[in-house]
Amino acid sequence: MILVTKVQNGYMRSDFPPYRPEMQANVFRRRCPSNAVLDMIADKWSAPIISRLKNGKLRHGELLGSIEGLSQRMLTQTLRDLESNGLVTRTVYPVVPLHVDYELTDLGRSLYDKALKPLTHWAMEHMGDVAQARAEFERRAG
Amino acid sequence: MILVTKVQNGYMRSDFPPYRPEMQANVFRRRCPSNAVLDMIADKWSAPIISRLKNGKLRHGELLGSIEGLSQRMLTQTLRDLESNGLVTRTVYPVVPLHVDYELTDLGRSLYDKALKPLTHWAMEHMGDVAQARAEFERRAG
DNA sequence: CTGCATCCTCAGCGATACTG
DNA sequence: CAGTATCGCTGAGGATGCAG
Repeated sequence: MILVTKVQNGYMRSDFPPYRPEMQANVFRRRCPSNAVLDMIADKWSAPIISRLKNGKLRHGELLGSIEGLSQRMLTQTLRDLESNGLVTRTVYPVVPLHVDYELTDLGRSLYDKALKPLTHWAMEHMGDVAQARAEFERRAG
Repeated sequence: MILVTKVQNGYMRSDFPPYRPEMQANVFRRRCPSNAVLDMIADKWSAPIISRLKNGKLRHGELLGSIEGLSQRMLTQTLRDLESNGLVTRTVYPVVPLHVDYELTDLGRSLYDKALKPLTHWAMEHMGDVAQARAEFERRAG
């Protein structure tokens, strides 16, 4: 069973496998847990949004303004996606004008601390090496 | 300057920012190091391939056979990409029939240990929570 | 302020066939 | 065995406009 939800223009990235223990057996199959997690945060905007939320709740507009290049369409879509995966909560204050804010769940914070932060950390440390490798490769291969 | 290399049908994912220290200042800009690293491994096949290579060198065919759904076209392309980022080395033995194998560089191994492994680990631990959240969300929102 | 709907473009990638 | 070239589909995602 694959949950696919038609949303807006396309589909939510909902090709999430039901969790079964035997999936741990072979990480080289597509749809293994690690790939599922990558799919969850590897789209264009999830990581920045999660990072941005790590210090507390933010409103739609605050997120939109603080991540360059992010369109409002993709913000909403990504937030829904994160919400559906239990990483973010959405709270609506029924006032006028409308006030909505988003906050990491414990699960979301855990994902940030255990997975995203290490990755960011590695990035900080090794971007130089990567850039150098790229330049080197470029030089050799044209 | 953005390095974009025309390759085969499309482009290598080479929109890599030259490394500059000030990029560390704001992780919410696109093209910050962490996003660059995500871009590096977040495509469909990089992570599985890196995982597969963590135990030592493998031949093209071995990789192809051991990752389900991976086409030979994408394997070559992804390997070139990884190679250009300094994560993988490609060694050609000029024999007949041709023999080529791929191996993680120190940088690649470091990426695996410091970034990919923690992520996989988190995935193993929390896939259940995510699946549950998904089901819950599905139930509420349809 | 928040966010859904529509239109449109272009990159990712699979299938297939061909070379050294 | 390893890799390249071509074709075509599909879906991510930007722009814009409307609604509660």
